[in-house]
Amino acid sequence: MKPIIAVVGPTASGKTALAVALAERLKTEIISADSMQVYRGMAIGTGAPTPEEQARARHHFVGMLDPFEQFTAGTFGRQARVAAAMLNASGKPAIVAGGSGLYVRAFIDGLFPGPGKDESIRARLHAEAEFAGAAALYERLQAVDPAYAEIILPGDLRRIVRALEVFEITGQPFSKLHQEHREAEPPLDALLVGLDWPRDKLYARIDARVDAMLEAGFIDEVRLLMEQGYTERLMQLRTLGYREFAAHLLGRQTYEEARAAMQQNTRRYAKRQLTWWRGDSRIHWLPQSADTTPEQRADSIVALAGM
RNA sequence: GCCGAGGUAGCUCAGUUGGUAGAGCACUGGACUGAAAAUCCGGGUGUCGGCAGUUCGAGUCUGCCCCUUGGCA
Repeated sequence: MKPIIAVVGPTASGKTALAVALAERLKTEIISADSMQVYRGMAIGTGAPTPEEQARARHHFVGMLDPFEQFTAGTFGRQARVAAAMLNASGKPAIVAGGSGLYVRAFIDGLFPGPGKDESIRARLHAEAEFAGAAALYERLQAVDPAYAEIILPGDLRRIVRALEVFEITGQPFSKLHQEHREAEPPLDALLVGLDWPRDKLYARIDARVDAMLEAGFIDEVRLLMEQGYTERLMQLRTLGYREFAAHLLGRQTYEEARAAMQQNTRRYAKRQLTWWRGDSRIHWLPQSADTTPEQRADSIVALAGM
């Protein structure tokens, strides 16, 4: 029996409903690996588990932070491992469900024990990039960590800054720390299950889910966040849906434009999620269709896990 | 009905003096270890409305037809 069952898949693939059904069967709790559902006041637009779903199974890492607070994959990975260990200690498996690939990886594989982010270093490096161009920073990365420079692309400023930040703090190349961690620390023992929909069915589910969010009062949710002063935060996060409807509420686009953009950007996000997981050979992909229920899916996974 | 404008990629359009077509968006493939619903990179997918004519060669010139659209009736 596996101590961890991780349910992954693109947005709108039914991870939450499946996780709840699984948790009920196994009498355990759910660890949400979702970088946006951790925030309060964003339940509708992030498709967070409903109060009813949370009553059926306890969810960790949902609605626990103010949108102004910073959260990172590293923090999540550490805290989630603690939560899973506590469940395992009382004889329960941990159900992990989430769409944030990096969060799932931080949990299962762990991140190297290097430094977290340093806002002042990042601000300085971004200012440098503004002044001298991203290419100048990329050249510096080539000098201090040629192996990593080879992996990322010269235009990927975010990763260039991160790697230089790690080098400044530790004096070690990013790729070396990464490599050492992989060799030193094995991944957690987990059953990885992927929800696999035909592309057209998945896109139809995404479009329908956006409309369901709008009917559930998504615009009011965005308006309330803006009234509370989170406008820039929402725009800075560029969070799916919130960005589009914040722009709508600011008069920059019509309702229909915002709705269409939210659906399109969500479809693109789903595509990126699929790319992330397609390369992971540990995942058992379960073909999905509309005529199976979350309960039936949960039963087949319980069987797969040998529990 | 008459006059004008236009039919080229899924959409909006570009296309010199005739040399079998290309931009943006859409779509799609990929990368990715502390901002990750973020960030970055690659890929042109086509009866050029139809049929004939001129020509070595037609998206391009000519004729007829079909369709869309604006104006006048």
